[in-house]
Amino acid sequence: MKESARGRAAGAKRQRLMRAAADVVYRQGAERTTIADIARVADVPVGNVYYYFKTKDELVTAALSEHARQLDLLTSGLDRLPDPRERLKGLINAWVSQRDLAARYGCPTGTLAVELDKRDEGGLDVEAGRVIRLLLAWVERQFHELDQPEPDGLALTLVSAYQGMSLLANALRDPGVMDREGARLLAWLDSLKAT
Amino acid sequence: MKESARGRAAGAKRQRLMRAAADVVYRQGAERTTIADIARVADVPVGNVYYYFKTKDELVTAALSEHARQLDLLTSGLDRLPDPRERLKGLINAWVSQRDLAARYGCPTGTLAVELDKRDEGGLDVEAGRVIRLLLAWVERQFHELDQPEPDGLALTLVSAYQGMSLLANALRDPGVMDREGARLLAWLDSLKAT
DNA sequence: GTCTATAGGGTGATAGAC
DNA sequence: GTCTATCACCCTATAGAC
Repeated sequence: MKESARGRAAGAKRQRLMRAAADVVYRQGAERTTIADIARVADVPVGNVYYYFKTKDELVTAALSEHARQLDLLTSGLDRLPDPRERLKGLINAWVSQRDLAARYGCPTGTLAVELDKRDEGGLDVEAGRVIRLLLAWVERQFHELDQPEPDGLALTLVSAYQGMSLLANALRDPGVMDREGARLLAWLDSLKAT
Repeated sequence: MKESARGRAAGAKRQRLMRAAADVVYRQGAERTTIADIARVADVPVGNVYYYFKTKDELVTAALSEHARQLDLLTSGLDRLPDPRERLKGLINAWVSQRDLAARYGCPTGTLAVELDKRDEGGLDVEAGRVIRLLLAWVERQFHELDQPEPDGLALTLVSAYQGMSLLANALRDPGVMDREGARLLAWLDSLKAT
């Protein structure tokens, strides 16, 4: 039980570090975040971090998969709704409900992707793109079930709108942007004719 | 002539530093960019930079106003077109024509705003927001001239769409996103009924 | 497994010669 | 006004005690 814990539950400390990394990196950005910052929030001694993650980049990767996990949690819940259109509306409502966080820090995945895309080493940028692709794929599936033509194009438009409104809400420090654009997206969904 | 040069032309070296800052910060991000990086591109000795800019933050501010200048150049050109709708289409076409840069580095102002918004000191985040507000104001003016109801909401939607498509093109490393979403925006503009 | 101490490298900024 | 040399600091990562 002692040694199998690592593989299964990934260890309590390791998990605390992952969550702290996701949280602190989201608020401060990857570059400004130090190992010490994450260690403090996770309540783990600084030097001990390297027992669980060999490099800082591994911690950023961990933060990214933590966000992927959150996304999976959200979409799994929405999948219980019978109507694809209602699932998409649920997604939009979830975004709008995060308006205050978005106005202060933007979209967790989007802002991290922006930052990591400015590197040319390490390939962490690809990881960030992967999480966004997960979201795109789920959205596309809903449009497909709605028998919409070009579900991939519609998914691109919807996710793009989300990233845009998050960025503007953040840059203008105005949560109201999320409300206004969210409402517009809901109306847009309703305007798509059923088949 | 020797001493007045500083005030008028702002000095050749100072200008080279501003442009280098805008360029390097756009590609590497503000945090990863060192004074030495900028100095090298501007062809100015490292220690000499501090004669023109007392801190690194002042250089980032300079980069921001350089972007504001570029924006002003673009909109001033478009203002020569007689029809507001054509001006907006010109703006969108300008965005699409930058698709390869967008796919690699995103929108210059947007990505910088995302990064600076993760700070809580210095107030540089407000500066970044200001440049975006300039763009919003110009777009809103066009919708107003088109006698559209709620020109501010339409401006928010258009700029938001631009930021979103730039971010996705960047995260997916796919310039095609700019083409697809750009075409959609052009069609959307045409669908707005005249008055 | 856990933690402390510290090495090693790089960055922003300054002092002062020219 | 221009530039070189250098300081002081902070951060990642490691070595090794417990």
